[in-house]
Amino acid sequence: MNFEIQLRLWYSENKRSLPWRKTKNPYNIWLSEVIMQQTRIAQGTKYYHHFISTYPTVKDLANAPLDAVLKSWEGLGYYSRARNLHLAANQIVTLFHGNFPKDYSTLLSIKGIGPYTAAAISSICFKEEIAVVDGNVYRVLSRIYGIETPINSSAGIKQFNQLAQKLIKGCPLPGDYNQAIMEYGALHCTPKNPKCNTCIFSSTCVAYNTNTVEKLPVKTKAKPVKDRFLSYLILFKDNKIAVEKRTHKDIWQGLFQFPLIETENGNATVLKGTKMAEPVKHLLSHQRLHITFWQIKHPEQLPKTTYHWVDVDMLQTLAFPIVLKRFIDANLLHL
DNA sequence: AAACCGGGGGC
DNA sequence: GCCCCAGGTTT
Repeated sequence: MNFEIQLRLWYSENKRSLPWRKTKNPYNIWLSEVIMQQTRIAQGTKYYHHFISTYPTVKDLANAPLDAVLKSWEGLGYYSRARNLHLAANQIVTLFHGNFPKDYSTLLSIKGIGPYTAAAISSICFKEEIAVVDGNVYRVLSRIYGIETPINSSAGIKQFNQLAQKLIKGCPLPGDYNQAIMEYGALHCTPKNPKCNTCIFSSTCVAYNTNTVEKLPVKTKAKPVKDRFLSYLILFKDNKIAVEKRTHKDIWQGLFQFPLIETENGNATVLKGTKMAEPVKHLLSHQRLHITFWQIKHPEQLPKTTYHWVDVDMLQTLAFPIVLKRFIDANLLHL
């Protein structure tokens, strides 16, 4: 029995019941795929439900204000996904009359839809024979075929895509196969402690038979994270609080924050204020943020004056980075 | 080709 | 502390 059929058979007996598996509506599938990019199912599922109920159609999403979409996305991370989601919804409404394109290459032209998501939508919703290559697929294929090419190198990306495309060729249900190989990676051929003793491919798996399962897939090291020191100014005037929107190309673009002073070493000695709460260390995948909060008594020393003054109650309707949302919930809601 | 972009969870 | 998670865009 060939690889593709074995996987689909396993999938039919072992797949999880996930909300987006109850439909082939491309809008639902698209939402689920974008939400789940670099995100665990357990974290993303509640966002999927929220988006489907808040924006039932692509037109609803397109017509919503970007700030509302970002608020819906609050806490999920990689906020460019939310900005692109909103952009894409408008693209689909204006360029395609609200109907999703059916083919891989047209899907690729939409903002935020890359090779993975285009393959997922076209195969699941429209039975196109395009293989998905996500983190699960890299892991499963690298082990079964014993491929040591780094998965985050150009050569590796090309090699795994070619292999995956060869394996899906002739598959009658490419959407099921794509989900099957990902599911196998998620449930069986896991990063740590894979279930090799009960694996349906153990007799032919190169990694298993050469005792290299734990070494695969190969991934070249990321560069070390950078430290950043952020001092947020908590400033009241007439019972309102100052906020600003992050607009530059940096982390958290489009989200709100309090007036910010960033320094090289954390010594924001220009501040004349009272430190609120203890310093917070907030970890991103590529940055280590050291955050302090200062209640400012004398606003005349502010670095600039283009802030928005909002009621404290208003804070809950704006999208903040999760570390600031936590500060708000803990310190500002009961004033 | 490499850098950049979040937050959470497993081990 | 390190790695990974239904990746994509920009430089």
